[in-house]
Amino acid sequence: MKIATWNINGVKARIAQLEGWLAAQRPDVVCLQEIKSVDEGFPAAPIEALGYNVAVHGQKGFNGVAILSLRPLEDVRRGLPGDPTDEQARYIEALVPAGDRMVRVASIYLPNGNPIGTDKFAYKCRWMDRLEAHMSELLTLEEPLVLAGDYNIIPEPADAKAPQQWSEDALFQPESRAAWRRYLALGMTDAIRTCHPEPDVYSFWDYQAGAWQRNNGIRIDHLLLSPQAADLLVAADVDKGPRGAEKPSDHTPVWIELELG
DNA sequence: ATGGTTGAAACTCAA
Repeated sequence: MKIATWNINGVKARIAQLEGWLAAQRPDVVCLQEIKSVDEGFPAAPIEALGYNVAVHGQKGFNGVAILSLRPLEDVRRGLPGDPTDEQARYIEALVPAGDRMVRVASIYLPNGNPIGTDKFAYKCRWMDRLEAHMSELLTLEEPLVLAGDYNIIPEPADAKAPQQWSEDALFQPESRAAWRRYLALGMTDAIRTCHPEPDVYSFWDYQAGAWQRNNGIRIDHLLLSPQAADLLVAADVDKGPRGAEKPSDHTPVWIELELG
């Protein structure tokens, strides 16, 4: 079973690339972030025509997440628990049947948090705490669980071509990196790093200053696995193809393969 | 040296 995550940076601007990529790769489940669309504006028809079920948690103008699945989506939950006043669409979760088992999948768009020292960074910190609390809850279920998305966290210096460039950035602050370590301490596995200990594994390249051409990337799109999911992990990788295409998102898909019917 | 780009929406913000 192949599960992918892709910050698509506007689903309406990227629908042709998304269709082509779905048709070529046929992932069982796809977690999208930054769809920048309300639910009614999401281009579900061409995606459903490829055999995918669609669950959307959208918002006008920015943010927005979705899950696409070749299998049914059950028990869909929209919004990260822990703050009923939070209006930003950054979390959607669903149960997906996999043979005689189930896997729970979430599409996560963790706040960017820039610039540091503002309420945006404070919001990021609160959101990271809420995610940890929800992760703790989900882990008590002791089921295969995949929390996939744009975490807006550079976990280690090795996850950036030029880490010094990010020293004042919210993505590489001690608070962000500490939250990441807490997620791992709860028992979650970083799927990409587990399969790829080598340097220069990135998922995002800025549009500006020729970042893609210089491979000046960062690794911020992650799939965190519960122990029950990690036991099923057979492969994980970054698909750099879409980032090199015409009119790309600034992120490229990352994916895992689980040994699941 | 403080540039450079993109999407959504609207006379600018978020990334």
